[in-house]
Amino acid sequence: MMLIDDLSDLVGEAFAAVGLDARLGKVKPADRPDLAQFQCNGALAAAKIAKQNPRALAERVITALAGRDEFSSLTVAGPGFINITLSDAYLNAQANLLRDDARLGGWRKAVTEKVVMDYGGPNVAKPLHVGHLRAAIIGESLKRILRFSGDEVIGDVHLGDWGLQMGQLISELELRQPDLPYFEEGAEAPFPSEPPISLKDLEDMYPAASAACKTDPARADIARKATKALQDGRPGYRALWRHFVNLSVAAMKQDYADLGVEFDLWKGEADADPLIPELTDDLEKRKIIELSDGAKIIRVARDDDNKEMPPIIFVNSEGAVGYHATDIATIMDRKREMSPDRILYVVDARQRLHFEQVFRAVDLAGYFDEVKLEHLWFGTMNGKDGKPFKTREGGVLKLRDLIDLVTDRARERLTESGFAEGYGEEETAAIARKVGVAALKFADLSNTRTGDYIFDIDRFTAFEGKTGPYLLYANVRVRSVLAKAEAAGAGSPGEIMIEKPEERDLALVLLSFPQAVREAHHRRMPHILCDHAFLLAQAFSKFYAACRIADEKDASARASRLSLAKSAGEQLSLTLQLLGIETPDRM
RNA sequence: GUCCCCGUAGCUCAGCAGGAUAGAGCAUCAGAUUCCUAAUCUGAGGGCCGGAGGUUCGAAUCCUCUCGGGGACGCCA
Repeated sequence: MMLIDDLSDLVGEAFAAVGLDARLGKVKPADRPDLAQFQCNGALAAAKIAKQNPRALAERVITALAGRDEFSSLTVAGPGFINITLSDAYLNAQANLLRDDARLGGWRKAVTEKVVMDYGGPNVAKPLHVGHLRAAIIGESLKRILRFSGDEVIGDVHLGDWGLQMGQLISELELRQPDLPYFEEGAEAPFPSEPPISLKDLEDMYPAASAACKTDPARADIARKATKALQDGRPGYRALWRHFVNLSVAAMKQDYADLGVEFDLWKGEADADPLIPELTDDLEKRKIIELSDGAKIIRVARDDDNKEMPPIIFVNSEGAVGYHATDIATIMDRKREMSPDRILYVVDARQRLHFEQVFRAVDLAGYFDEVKLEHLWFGTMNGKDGKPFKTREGGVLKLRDLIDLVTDRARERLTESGFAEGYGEEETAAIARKVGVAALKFADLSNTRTGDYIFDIDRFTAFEGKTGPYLLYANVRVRSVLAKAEAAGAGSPGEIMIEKPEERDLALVLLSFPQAVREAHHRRMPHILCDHAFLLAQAFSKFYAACRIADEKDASARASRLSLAKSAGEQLSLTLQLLGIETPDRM
């Protein structure tokens, strides 16, 4: 069910009936809600094509629709807009259909796909920080939107566990503790099953190693050689690497869980490594790889390029592979393991060139259709100064510290507003976490995916207006009023019969849900659903302020309003779920 | 140097396969609570849509140029 499409079909038929292209009958919500509910601008376009007066054409279309009981008003306005207002009878019928639909009208794709989504990309040994926030929450939401729309989606965290950083870490530990068995020349398994260091040691080593390699070329060379040795399968290095990965993954899982982000697969760059030799072989045999300055490269520039397109360094002069090669191999791995129709990458905008190169190379080699590979890039999260976000001390804020921060602020707000009084410590803590994380996620998701945005902790944790907590609050009010109605024996939700303007407005918002889902899916833009959630919560709040529900005296009006409230609550919960936002039952 | 993203109300952002009077939220000011959670609701003020040209009956939206902010450009990921 899709109200906007049904209306477009009706108006399209009228266009066809007067000899115009039916596709011109496209209906959209009115820009002027004071004049009508919907509008069609097709007569203007038709006039241009047919070289006729647009108002006259619009009048003919209206005449063709005369007598239809879907509409209460059809008028021509301005240069030739067709303004459309629905009859309450039709609106009631549509609202009742939605009420009885398990998906609350939710859109479903006609042709579904198997999709692999890559929206993690955390690095081993590096704690998750705010930079990982957007990938995780945008990716989680898109995964849910695609699934709801019918696609089969497999989410992969795609760990950064195979680059030079691993060589840096191994060589760092070797410098610190050269006597460990892992470093003995020619050492063979078995190695100790317990890791030689703690997670904290590991997280300390990373920045130290990275900084040392940046300033000291000799140190960088050692790291490169260690990387090569690891990739060549030196047993001691492999065993150590496994420890690093295990330590890191355990911590990551907790952080992602706190954010409400789940992955189906915990694979990493290393999983694609076994495919590299045959891949290299194949590419060499087919002359896709060439040698340049001791490195194996793939030229991906095209004749019609309007920009510089550097080649891919597939294997560097040291013989080690970088992330271009692992990304290509990962596509091969996914193709063999899962045969997806499409692969989506939710990764920072700064990687645009990288993905363009990788997609071109894969297309060049015929491994995967370029148009089925999408880099869903997102903008940088900046501080109030417009520069990449830093803590007051100038460091990178860890994700777990951020979650604690918003949870604490939510807790303060709950307390000072008298919410969650007498709920008990455990429930209050759970509510505070949900409210804090909802504030964080909604603030991020409601920005257009592709733009940068300002991370302002004060605005995040202010709970008025277009915020996550406002949505949660609206949601608990629905639940509360329905619970009160049930406790008071107010009867069951019944047939929706619109009486007041606030009820009509709420019904119209409810009926706009399918197109919000469809557009969010098509454009891979969660903020469209954020807008819908906010419009819905707002329409419910206005309805709630204007109409009695549980204690309405007229039984049929009460039953109708209970249905409207119930549908609004269910659709709001569903929308929040699609955004990856958890909802408390009460607060 | 080349290419990409961004510039809309005091602040943070929507709107950009062209259409009527450019919308929200915050902030400011004025109101609403004997009644279902006031983190709510009602109303007001606030804009040469960075600037200049062009296409069009019509441009925040499309094209060109320009100014300002950010980013990416062969052996890091």
